[in-house]
Amino acid sequence: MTDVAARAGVAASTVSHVVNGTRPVSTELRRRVLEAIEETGYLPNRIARSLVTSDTHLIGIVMSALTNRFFVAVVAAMERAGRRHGYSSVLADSRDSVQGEADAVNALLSRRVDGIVLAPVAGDRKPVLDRLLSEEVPTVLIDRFADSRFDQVGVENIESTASLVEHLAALGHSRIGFIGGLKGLSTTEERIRGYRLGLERSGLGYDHNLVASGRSAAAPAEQALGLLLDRPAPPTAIVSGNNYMTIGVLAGLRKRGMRVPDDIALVAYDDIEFAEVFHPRLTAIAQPVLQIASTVVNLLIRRMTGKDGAGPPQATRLPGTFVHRESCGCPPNGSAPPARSQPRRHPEQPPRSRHALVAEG
Amino acid sequence: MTDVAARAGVAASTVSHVVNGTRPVSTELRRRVLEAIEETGYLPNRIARSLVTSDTHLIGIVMSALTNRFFVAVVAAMERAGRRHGYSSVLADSRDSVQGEADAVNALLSRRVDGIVLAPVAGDRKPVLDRLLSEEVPTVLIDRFADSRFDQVGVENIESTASLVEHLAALGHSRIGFIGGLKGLSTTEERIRGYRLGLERSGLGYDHNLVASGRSAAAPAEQALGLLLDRPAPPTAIVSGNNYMTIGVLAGLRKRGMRVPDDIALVAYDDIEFAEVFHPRLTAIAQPVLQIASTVVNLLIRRMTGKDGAGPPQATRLPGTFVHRESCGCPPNGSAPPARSQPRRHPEQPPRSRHALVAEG
DNA sequence: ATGAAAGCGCTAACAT
DNA sequence: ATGTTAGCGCTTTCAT
Repeated sequence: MTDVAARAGVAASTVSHVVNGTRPVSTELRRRVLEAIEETGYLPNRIARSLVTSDTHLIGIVMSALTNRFFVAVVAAMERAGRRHGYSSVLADSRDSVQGEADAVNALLSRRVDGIVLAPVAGDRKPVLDRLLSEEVPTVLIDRFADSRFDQVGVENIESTASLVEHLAALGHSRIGFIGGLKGLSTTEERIRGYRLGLERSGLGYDHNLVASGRSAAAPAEQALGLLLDRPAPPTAIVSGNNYMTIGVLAGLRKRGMRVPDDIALVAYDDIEFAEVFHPRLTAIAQPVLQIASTVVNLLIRRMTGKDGAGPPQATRLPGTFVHRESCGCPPNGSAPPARSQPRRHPEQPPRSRHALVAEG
Repeated sequence: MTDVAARAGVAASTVSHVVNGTRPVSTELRRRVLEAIEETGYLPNRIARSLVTSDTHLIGIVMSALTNRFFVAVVAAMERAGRRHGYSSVLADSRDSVQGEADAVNALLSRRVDGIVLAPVAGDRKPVLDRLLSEEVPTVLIDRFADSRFDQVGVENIESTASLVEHLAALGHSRIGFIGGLKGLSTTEERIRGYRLGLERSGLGYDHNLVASGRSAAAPAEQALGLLLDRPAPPTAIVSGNNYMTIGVLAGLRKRGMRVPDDIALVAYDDIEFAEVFHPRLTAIAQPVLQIASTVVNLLIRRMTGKDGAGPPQATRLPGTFVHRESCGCPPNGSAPPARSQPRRHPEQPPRSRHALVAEG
């Protein structure tokens, strides 16, 4: 920058002002400065800038597992939304442990990120959250609702899970099994509540023999499925609690030679990227990934810039979409499922591409 | 930091030295400093640190599409590998355009990242690459080989694609179709060369009527498939050039009511996360994601730290893994495919989990 | 409209 | 073994 100033024959502060447009500069000087910048290939040093302005235009993203499609989609969407506003994204994997989460947060804090997006791990997250609060760095919690002192954004779980159950019940199923997620996650608990709600609304009783924990992962879900199927009165339909568990369920059913939906019906929470090519195609609740991402980023930016800023923390639950296909037992172009609180759409009217199926591998 | 120094009754430089262990400090003073740090909850400001040391311990990652499973897996693995060495990762999506790539690189440069990992877009990347070179920031190119002035890491494409073709040929197929990727990507070109090599080795001639471009995405791949199937002499087996195109092929086959592998055999480049639950399960080349990631990070760190540093740029091509399942037409526990240059393994001996199927959605 | 100078929070000589 | 001091490359008063 000193170099540029010298070449243009102006003071450093003038260079700064033409770069940032922070005060009027005569056309002549501006021209000379711009020229000098061009010649030298000068690129402002944001580190130095940050030191004085004490903002970094950095958003820290702490996720438990970047291998998870849902989180990845959210990260990708946030990165884009953020960059439109001049923010870059720093990634930190919490490795699904309380310690890893604390490390990740500290790393971000010491880099002085302007804001943090955090998908809290299961476990005692109080210390980290307290820390975040005392450091006063704007933070929004994503996916899992963990602490009402923070802004939180996630999918609406109860009604949508209920709608899955009600759909199966309307199809005549009375023994509907449920494969739930990891204990201690709000998503898990809410989806179970949705399951019970759906049963209730359908006039069906709750039977704990029809519920097992798939611990949010494929392999345990496969085991959980085995448990349910080996009951004296096994379920005739299954509700899977998330994308990975659906994989486990599918694998388990295949090994047992059971066909969906002839031998057993299957519906799931989370749409799967490849759901369209499964045979039969999966009836599922799709999460509003893009909306979650943009809600998070907008909220965060409001908090960071202080504009409209304060206000009490808010929890936003975005509705999922009931994607009606055939794994529930309905015919390929069958009638719409029994209407209820969920917005419905049939895949024949192509989805506003939730997954951009593009590019190279 | 001044606060900490005051509380501990020492000079700021002493605080710095206990924090960084950069010079011996008496146990007494160290104790007092540590105590003061504890009391104040002091967190070193890496921004200020970076300004003087002129390193940020930041790695910039420029990817064309974070929605792509393969890239995501690599990013996740790099993030972990990097953080083990004290580096954080800044993400930048090039939005698959030359302009987007340039913007992304500039953003990273202006943040003074210590190194960059770049998956070059298709198109004229020369300007960006020249820029990178002149800025002298250590850079490694990933996946697509674009410029030999840089370190490059990717999968070996030719031999592995050839092995796919040879396998089909050995099964008796003589009309083997190929759905290729986007023009201008080295992966696309190499896989086509592999296809031709496989044909040649199998004593089969090249017929351009059996080759079509799926432009690296699902929808165009589905069209490309249609093209091939409508030929007077359609292929009896298909080789798909990447994961997304496989989705398109699968979708296309389903719409035509063609069954794999009875009506047509299918093998693919890129293993798919859910390949195990497809019916039939997909025979594919799996990319060595973890190895690619750790190779990239190690290389980058060597260049950044200057240790062992200089040396000419090197191109590393890591071998893929032939994952033999049933979509090729082999029986579920069939014999191994005809051996050739590729390492083989049968899924029955469980893979060193390429995809951690864990966590929550 | 422009320049001079102070200072952001650190590290690294340079002293002692 | 510890303290003092001079910057790192910017932004931002405060003068002019």
